[in-house]
Amino acid sequence: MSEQTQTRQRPRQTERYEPRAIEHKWQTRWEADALYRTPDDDPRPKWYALTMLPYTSGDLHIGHWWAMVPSDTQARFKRMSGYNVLFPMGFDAFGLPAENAAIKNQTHPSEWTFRNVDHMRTQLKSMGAMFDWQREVITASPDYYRWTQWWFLQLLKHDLAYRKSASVWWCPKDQTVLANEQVVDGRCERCDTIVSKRDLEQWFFRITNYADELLDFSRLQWPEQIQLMQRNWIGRSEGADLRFGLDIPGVAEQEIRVFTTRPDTVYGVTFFVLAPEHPLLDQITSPEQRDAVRSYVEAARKESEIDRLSTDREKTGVFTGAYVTNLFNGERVPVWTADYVLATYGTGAVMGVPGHDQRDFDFARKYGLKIVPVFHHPDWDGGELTAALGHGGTMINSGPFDGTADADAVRTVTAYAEANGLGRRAVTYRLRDWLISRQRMWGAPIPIVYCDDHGAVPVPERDLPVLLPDDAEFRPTGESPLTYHQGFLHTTCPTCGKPARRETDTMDTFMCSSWYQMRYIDPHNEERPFSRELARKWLPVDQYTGGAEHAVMHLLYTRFFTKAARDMGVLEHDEPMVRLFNQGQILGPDGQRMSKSRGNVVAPDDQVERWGADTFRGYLMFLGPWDQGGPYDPSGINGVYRWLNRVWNVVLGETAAAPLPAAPATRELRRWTHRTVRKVTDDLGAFRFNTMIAAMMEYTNYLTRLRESAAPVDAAAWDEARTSLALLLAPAVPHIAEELWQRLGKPYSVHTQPWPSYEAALTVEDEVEVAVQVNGRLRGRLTLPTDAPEATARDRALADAAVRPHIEGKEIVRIIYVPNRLLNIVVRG
RNA sequence: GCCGAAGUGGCGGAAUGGCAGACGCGACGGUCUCAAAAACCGUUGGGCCGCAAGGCUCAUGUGGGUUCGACUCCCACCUUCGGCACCA
Repeated sequence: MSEQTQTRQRPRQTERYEPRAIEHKWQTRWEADALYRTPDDDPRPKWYALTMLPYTSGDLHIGHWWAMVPSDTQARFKRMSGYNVLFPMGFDAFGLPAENAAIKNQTHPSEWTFRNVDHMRTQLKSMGAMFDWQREVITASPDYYRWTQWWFLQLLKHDLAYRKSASVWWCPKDQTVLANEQVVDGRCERCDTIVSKRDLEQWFFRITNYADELLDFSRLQWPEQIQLMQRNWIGRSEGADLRFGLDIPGVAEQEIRVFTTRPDTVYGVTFFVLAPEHPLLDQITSPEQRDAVRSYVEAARKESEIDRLSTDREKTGVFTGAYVTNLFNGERVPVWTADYVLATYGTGAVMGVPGHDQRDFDFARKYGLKIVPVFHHPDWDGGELTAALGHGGTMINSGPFDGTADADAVRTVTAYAEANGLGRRAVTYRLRDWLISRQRMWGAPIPIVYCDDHGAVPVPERDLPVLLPDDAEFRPTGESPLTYHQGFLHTTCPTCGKPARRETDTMDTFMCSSWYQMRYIDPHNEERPFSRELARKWLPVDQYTGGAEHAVMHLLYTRFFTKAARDMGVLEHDEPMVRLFNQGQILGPDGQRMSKSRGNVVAPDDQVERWGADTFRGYLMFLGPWDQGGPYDPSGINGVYRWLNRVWNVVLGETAAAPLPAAPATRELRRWTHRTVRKVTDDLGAFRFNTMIAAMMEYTNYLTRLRESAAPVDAAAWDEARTSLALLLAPAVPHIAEELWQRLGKPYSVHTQPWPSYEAALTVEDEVEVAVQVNGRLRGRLTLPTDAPEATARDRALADAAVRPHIEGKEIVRIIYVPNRLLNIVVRG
C-alpha cells in the first residue's frame, strides 16, 4: 500500500519560493561578507552612481523606494558590467520639520532626527540595495556640518559671500520669522495673524557671478527639460541700464537707473515705476502723496511674489508726487510705485512704455496715463491702441531716430546712450544671489562672530565646528533658541579677544546638500572635507538620479558649489554630476500626494512583509515609466509575485534535456535568450525599467511554455537560458537571483559575475510578418523571409487574396515598402 | 499667473513616423476542492456582419493641419501634475 502510494507520487516538486527566508539569509550574508564595500584602490574604471539623499522625516515612504530601487538596479548593472561602482547613502538631517517636532514633543531636534536616522537606516536595509554603509553621511552630525561651515568660510574668503538686508515673513503676534510654507493665505499657520515682510541683515552667496557659466550645459548629459527650466530660471536678459534725471530738493541722488530690454522704446516712456521696496521711494515721495504711498507699500509687504507677478491680476499702483526727466528728450514723467515691479529684479525700477509693453499698457489704461507708440508696427492702423504693439516696423516719435528699422533700433539707441552718457549696455538675470541665512536653530550655525570693534569676524577654521547647543529650549513661538541661549550667544572676538556675540542664524539646508556627494568619497577625513586624490579618483558623479522637484534650486546650487570650488582651488572639475535622470513623483492610490492627513499612505514595510523585497522592487519598476510617476496602486503586485514564482519553477524545475544543437527549437530558444539579453541590457542603460521587467516576464512565459510542452530541449541551450535569466534578474531582484544562482550550482556571488552578452546574429528571425496596407488601411499580412527584397513583397502582396478586392479596378499610384514591417499600396479610383 | 511635463481599454501601461493596446492587474469562464482561498488554463477596447473561419468599422484629452501612413510631427484649446527662491 505505502509502496504503491509512493510510486504514484508525481515527480519530485521543487521547493517553494520563500522570499522572506531567502531575503533575510542573503542580506545577512552580504553584510557579513562586505559584498558592497567599495574599495578606493580597485583597478577597474570607477562609476559613481548617486541618488538624492532622503530627508529624515521619520518613516521610509513608498517614494523613497520608488526613487532608490531603480537607481540601485542600474548601479548593480554597472557593477556587473565591469565598473568599480560607488553607490552611497546618507541623510539630509537639518531643517524645519525637526524643529516642529521639537516644539510639539518638548525635546531637542537632534533626538527626533537621530532616532529617525536609525529607524530609516533599518528600513533602507530591507531594500537589499548595494549601499556602502561605511560611507554614510548625516548632514546634522558635527563631523559633517563642521565642513559645511568650512565651505562658508572659503566662500567668504573668496568674496563669494556677503551680507545685505533682505526681507523675511514675520508674524507680529508670535514675534517670529516664518517660512513660506508656514504662511497660508497671507496668515501665520500657527495663530492665523496676518503676516508681513520684515527686513533683516542676511548672508548671500554670489551665485549670479556664475550665471553665464551655469547657462552652459555642453559638458552635461542632462534632460532637455531640466536644462530649459534652469535656463529660464537664470533668465538672462540683454538690454541697457538707462539714467533718468532726478531733481528733487533735499534728495542727494541726481538720477535713477533703470534696466530695460527695450532701450529703443525710451521715447515712448510716459511714466516711471519704482518697486515698493525701492530705497529711494520714501525720499522722493511728495508730502501730499506720503500717506497713500506708505499704506500702499505696507499692503505690498503682505503679498507673496507669486501674487505680485501674476499677469492675471489687475494692476495697482500709487503716484509718488515726484517726476523724473527722460534725458533723451527732456520730458518729465510721473513716478509711480506699483507691486508688479520687484526690487530683486534689474534695478527695481521700470520705465513705463505703454505703447510697447502689455503690463505698462494695462497700467496706463487704468490710471489714465499717456500712451505714445514709438514704432510704426505693420499691423497698426495709426488709430488708438487696444493693446501694446510687439516688435516690428520703424521708429516714430523718437527724435533723431525716426525711421530706424526695428532690427537696428536697440543697437543704435544703445550706442547713442553710451556715447552721450545716458546709459550703457547691460545684462540682467532673473536669478538672484542665494540667500543662505535662516533664523532657525536646527541648521549648521553660520561661523561668524560680531565684535563691536571688528564687525563680522569669521570663526578661524581651527575652531570649527561651531557646535549647536544640546540643551536648547524650544518655545512654542518657534523663535530660534540660539537667540536666547546665553552659552551659545556669548563668545570672544577671534581678532581682539573682547566679548563678542555669535551669529545666531544657521545655514539653508540646501547648503548641506550642495556638497554631500563630495563627502561620500572620503567621509571619515578629519583634516579636510575630502582628500584631493580621492576627489580626482571619484568625482564627478557619473549618474545622478532624483526627483524633478529639484530640477532648479538644488541642482543649480550644487553646480554653483562645484564651480566655486574649482575657482577656489578645491576641485579640478566644473560640474558635479555628468548625467542626470529625474524620476517622476509617486502618489497615493487616490492620485493625491501621500500624506498621513489624507490617509492614503501605503507603507513600504507592509509591502515588503507581505510580498518580499524582490516582489516589491520588481513591482515598483514594472508600474510604469520611471520619469512619469503616478498613483501607487498596490493591487497589481501579485502579478510580479506570480512571475517570480514562475521564474523559480522554470529555472529550478526539471526538463527533458538532450544534446540537440541543430534542432529548430534550439535555434528559437537561443534567439529568445539573446534577444532578451539585448532588450534588458538596452533598457537598463536607458532607464526603461518597466519594459525591462516586461521583457523578462515574456521570456519566463516562453521558457515555461517550452518546459511544459515536455519536448526535449538542447541541454547547453537550456543551461544558457536559465543561467542568463538568473544574471538578468540580479540587478532588479537581487535576492532571488542570488538564491537561483546558488541552486544552479554556480559560484558565489551572482552580483560579482560579468553581465551576460548577446550575439547579434542569434537574435535575427528567419521570417517576419509584414503588414499590407491599401491607402494606409490594413488589408492583409504576409509572412516573408527577413529582409525580403521589395519585388518579392510587392508580388506577394498584389497576389494576396485579402488584398486583391481592395485594389482591383484601381490605378496603383505608388508603393511604399518598409522592409520587415509594412507595404503600403496607394491606389486611385 | 509664469516656467516645465503628462493625457492611450475597467486600471497601470506598450508602441516615438509604419499592424494601437506588448507585459501585468481586474473581470468573466474553466481545472482542482465538500466549499472557499491559492495555484494553474482560456477569453477579454467599442460597435456591426457571420454558424464559423473571419471580415468591416470606430477608437490614443478636444479641434484643426502636415504625410502614402500620425499615439508619435506642427498649430490652437482643455485637464492634471511638478517648480516659482524660507518644505525638503
